[in-house]
Amino acid sequence: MNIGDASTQSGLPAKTIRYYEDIGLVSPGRGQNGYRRFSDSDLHKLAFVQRARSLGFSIEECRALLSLYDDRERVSADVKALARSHLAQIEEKISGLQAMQKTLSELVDKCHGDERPDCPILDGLAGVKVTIKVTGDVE
Amino acid sequence: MNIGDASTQSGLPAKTIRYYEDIGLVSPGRGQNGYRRFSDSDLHKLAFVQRARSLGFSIEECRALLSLYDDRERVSADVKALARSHLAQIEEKISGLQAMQKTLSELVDKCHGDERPDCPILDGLAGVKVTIKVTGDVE
DNA sequence: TCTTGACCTTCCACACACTGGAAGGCCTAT
DNA sequence: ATAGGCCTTCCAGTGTGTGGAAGGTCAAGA
Repeated sequence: MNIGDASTQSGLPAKTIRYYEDIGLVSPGRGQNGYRRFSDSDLHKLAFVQRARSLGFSIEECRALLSLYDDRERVSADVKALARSHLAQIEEKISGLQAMQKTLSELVDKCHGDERPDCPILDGLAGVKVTIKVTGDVE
Repeated sequence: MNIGDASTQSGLPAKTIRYYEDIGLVSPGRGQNGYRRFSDSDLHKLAFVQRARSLGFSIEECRALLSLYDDRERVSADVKALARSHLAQIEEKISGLQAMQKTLSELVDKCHGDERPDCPILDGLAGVKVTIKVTGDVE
C-alpha cells in the first residue's frame, strides 16, 4: 500500500505520515521504486497515533503509548498513569481557558460596542481598574 | 529605564521584550551606550501586551489591539468585535478539550490499572470497539 | 510509442512565540 | 585593577506539522 492509500485509511495527510517516519514513529518498508510500502501493522500504528493525537497526546506521549501497545509484558498501570497525567494537563488547560473566558466575557459585556472610542476592554488591558458607575449624589 | 527594570515592571522576560521589539510591537529608544531606554509609554505598551497575551490574544491580535489603543479615532465596536472573535476561539478550544476530557476519562475509568497487560485505553486508541460485558448465557 | 496526469520522492523554508546559549561590550563598586 | 552584573547581537532550537519546488514513476489513453 502506497502513502496515498495509507493517508486515506488513517485519516492523516501524506505529509504528516512522512514526518512521522522522519521522527521514527513508523518505519514503512520501501518498494523497488523507492516508494514507501505500508503494511497492515504500519497502518494500525498510524491510526493509533491519529486517535491518540486527536485526544491531545503529544508526539512523545504517542511514542510511549505505541511502545506500550507493542509490549506484551506491559502493565496496564503504566498506561493508566500516562493517560491520567495527560488528563490532568487537559484539565489544567481547560481551567486556564475558562479563566480567560470569564475575564474576557466580562470585559466584552461591559463594552457598548458602538461608534465611540470609549472602551472598557482596552481599559482593562491597559490596567485601568474598572469601577462601578454609581448614579446619584456623592458627598 | 533599562530592559531589566522594564522586565520587572511589565512582568515580561527581557528576552521576550527584545523579541517584541524585533517584531515591531514596541520601539524603545537607545542610550549612547546602545542600551534600550524604555519610556513610560513603552512600559504601558509592554504591560498592555502582557495582559492581552495572558488572555490568550495572539501577537497579531495584540498588534491590532495596540493600534486601536493608540488610535483616538477608534470605534469601540472594532475592539468588541476583535474580543468577541477571540472569545469564540477560546470557547471552541474549551469544547474541544472537554470532548477529549470526556473520552479520555471514560477510558481511564475502564482501565483497572494493575500489573496485567490488558488495557481498555490502548484498545480504545487501537480502534477496538469497547463492548459492554454481559454476564449470563448467550444463545 | 508517446503523452498526460496522478502519484511518488527529497529537500528547504515557514508557521508561532518564544527560549537558551555563546561571545563580547559596558558600568559600578571595591 | 578586577569582579560581577548588566547589556548587546546572533544563531539555533522548541513542537508539529504545512507549503512548495524540482524531479522520478506509473498506468491509461491516443
